[in-house]
Amino acid sequence: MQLTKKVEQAICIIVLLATQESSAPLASDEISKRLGVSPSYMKKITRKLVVQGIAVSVSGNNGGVSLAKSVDDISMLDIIEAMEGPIQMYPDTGLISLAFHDGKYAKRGQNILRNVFAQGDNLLIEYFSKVSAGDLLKEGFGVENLPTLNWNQESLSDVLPWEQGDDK
Amino acid sequence: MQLTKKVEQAICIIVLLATQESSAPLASDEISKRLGVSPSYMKKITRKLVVQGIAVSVSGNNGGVSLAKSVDDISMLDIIEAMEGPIQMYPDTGLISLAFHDGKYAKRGQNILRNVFAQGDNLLIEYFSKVSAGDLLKEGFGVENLPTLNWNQESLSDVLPWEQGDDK
DNA sequence: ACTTTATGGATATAATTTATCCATAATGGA
DNA sequence: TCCATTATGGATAAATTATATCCATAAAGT
Repeated sequence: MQLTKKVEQAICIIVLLATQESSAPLASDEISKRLGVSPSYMKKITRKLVVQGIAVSVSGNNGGVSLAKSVDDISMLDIIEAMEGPIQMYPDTGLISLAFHDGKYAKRGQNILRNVFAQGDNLLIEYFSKVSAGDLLKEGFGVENLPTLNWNQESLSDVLPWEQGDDK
Repeated sequence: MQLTKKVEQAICIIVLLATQESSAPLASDEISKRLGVSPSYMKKITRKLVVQGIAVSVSGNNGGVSLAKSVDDISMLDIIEAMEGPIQMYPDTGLISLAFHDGKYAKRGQNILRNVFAQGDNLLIEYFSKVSAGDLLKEGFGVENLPTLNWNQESLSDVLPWEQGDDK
């Protein structure tokens, strides 16, 4: 019942893209350095964001990835589903049919369980669809208008001098 | 974001124990046959139920496993947590600290995310804690008082002749 | 004592996640 | 047009986790 690491990686990518100067796409190779994975792997991840419709990409010189829409229109659900596909908790390997020889009660039981877990899915879907990346970012930065910079060249503390990290 | 197969296996075990004649513990070896896994593996699973307080076990001749309490007091949450431990969706590998060099905003972001996912956890915890095995079983069998039999020897259709499986 | 059953440690197997490499396509600039 | 840069997609490797088994031992009843 754990989300994969990909979700955490995707969240970091969203933060980078959300604070990226709107004009310039961010090269996935830059993101890969920052998250400590190979460029090729990072491209797999960003690709998922593109397929989901969260990001857009352009090839070539000065190409890269940028957000396809406002952070206010990107939900946690979008991000999770981009990485993991639809939320479905129940494994449903058909064990009940095996154990109870596919009788009447086996089928009823299976349906009941599917329903119980689908309701669990729906709780998460409803909740995460209402949590927007925009809200979290604004909360995190403590401002209404997110700072922007060019992550292809700079780092956050260039723009936010009160940042207390080891960023240079 | 999927529950493991163990949860499905545990559910089947609960069904067996819930319909087991109260006097006789059910041998885990019998359960293992029914669920198509090795006796030793099944003992690992039943052990988790015992540790969680859902079941009790006795060694020796005519020993086995039985429910520690009424099915009405066993929740889906109990079963899930018996198999998987506490519900915690967020992987939290510390990637944000790595990506943003552990600055002020990294820490804030991490806390915000932990909180967001913890709320998701809580939705599931609340929901599944209110779904009782008893309710599901009664719904499944369509009766208020569950049929009982000795799974050490018999099968369900001995007791429920309208069962439509290939059980003998 | 003997049989039956659970417990616990070590280990094997399978599946999934995480990640990389490489060949190719797209894009823009010199 | 050629070159450098960047994304795409297929194949595959490495790491982790889930699933499962074996075996030695302990507990309990007959």
